[in-house]
Amino acid sequence: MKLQTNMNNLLLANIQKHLRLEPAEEALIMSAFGVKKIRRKQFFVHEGDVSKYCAFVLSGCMRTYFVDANGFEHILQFAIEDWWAADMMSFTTQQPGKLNIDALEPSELFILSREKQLALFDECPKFERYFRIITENGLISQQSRIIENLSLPAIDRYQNFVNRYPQLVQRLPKTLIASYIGITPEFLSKLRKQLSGKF
Amino acid sequence: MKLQTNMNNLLLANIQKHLRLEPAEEALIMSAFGVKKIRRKQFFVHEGDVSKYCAFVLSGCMRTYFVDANGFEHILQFAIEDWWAADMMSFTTQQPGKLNIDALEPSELFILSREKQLALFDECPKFERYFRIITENGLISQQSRIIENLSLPAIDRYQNFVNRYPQLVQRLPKTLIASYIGITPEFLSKLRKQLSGKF
DNA sequence: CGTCTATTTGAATGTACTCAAAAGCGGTGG
DNA sequence: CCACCGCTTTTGAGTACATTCAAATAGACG
Repeated sequence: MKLQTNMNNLLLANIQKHLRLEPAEEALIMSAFGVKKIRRKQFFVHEGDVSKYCAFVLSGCMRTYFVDANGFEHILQFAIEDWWAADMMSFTTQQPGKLNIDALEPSELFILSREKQLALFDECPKFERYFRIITENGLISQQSRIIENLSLPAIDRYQNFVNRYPQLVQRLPKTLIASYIGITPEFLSKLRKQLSGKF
Repeated sequence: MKLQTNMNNLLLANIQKHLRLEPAEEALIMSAFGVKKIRRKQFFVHEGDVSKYCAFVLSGCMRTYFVDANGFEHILQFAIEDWWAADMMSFTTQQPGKLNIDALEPSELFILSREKQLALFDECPKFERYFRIITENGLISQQSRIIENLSLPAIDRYQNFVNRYPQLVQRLPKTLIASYIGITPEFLSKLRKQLSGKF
């Protein structure tokens, strides 16, 4: 099966937001990826396993989460089309991970093994640059999230989420958003009532 | 003033934990850095400013924090010797930042401008690889912190902090540790009492 | 229409915060 | 060596934010 190698290709388009690629580089990069279709509720990564692959989401929606000692799920990240999803710890160290990644909607992924990723870093410095940049951006957004969690009450965290990811608010059940911002679904419901009250 | 270029150099030693450098590369890298001494309580980065520099700590201890709307400080990171300190958002985007970085102890820094960093990425791919790797590691540790904040009560977060950074617990006032784990100093004091109670 | 899941409601509880004040601790000067 | 100052840590009472648990209600889908 031949992969797209032009600008219809969401991944190459994403990379070219950050730097310019030669056609040969595009082909080299794409040859390292595989395609994976995944049904709703299916797992891409299971806790305890070593994450052999990271994934770039072409369509659908994936969710990365942690299950705590009491069985509660805490969502670390949603990934819709044009986003990356991975258990970074397990993927970079190739140690067993603590995170789960599953599909909230039927999804289509470009997947890349750690092995091929490292080879590609050697063969194509621009690809390593791309990862340096998206990792920087990821770090920055995680830092904002830590700051928000430390400094804002739940109601403000919810409003920020709504402002930042309006698409997700429509698309996802509220209970998942509650899990992302770190509160119970019941409490989120109460907050939403408050908000609707003071139009 | 000539900089050290051998393994007595903490920065080069740090880089060589991740990859091997040629002598020429070592010299090239070191030539991009400046040295800065900073007194206790002095600022390295002020909120509202553009972070021209990031810093590698040679000695002392720096603290990166955010001041919220009510004037409370929330510590994002401590950086002792052999750690990096930066307002990543401001440094990478060269936009005004929201973070402050000051010295908790008199400190000595290697500083690197964004300009020289980007030039060095072009001239020396290994240096970009080094940053790709430490950024990956940074991202991973921020993710663990988010998960902890979402899933653990304050007392467990404190115990994890003590286990993970025993040096810092001795070295820093408890009130700063409270700020890092996201609680008030008064409440931390109560938790510590609990812990000492059940020897 | 019935079933499954998501959302809302309410009462009781717990975790962490606020504010005020006291106690401890380290350094400095007399 | 003691007294005092500034800063950190502790204590306690009252309060607020968020959770738990149980149950009712609403929505989506076959």
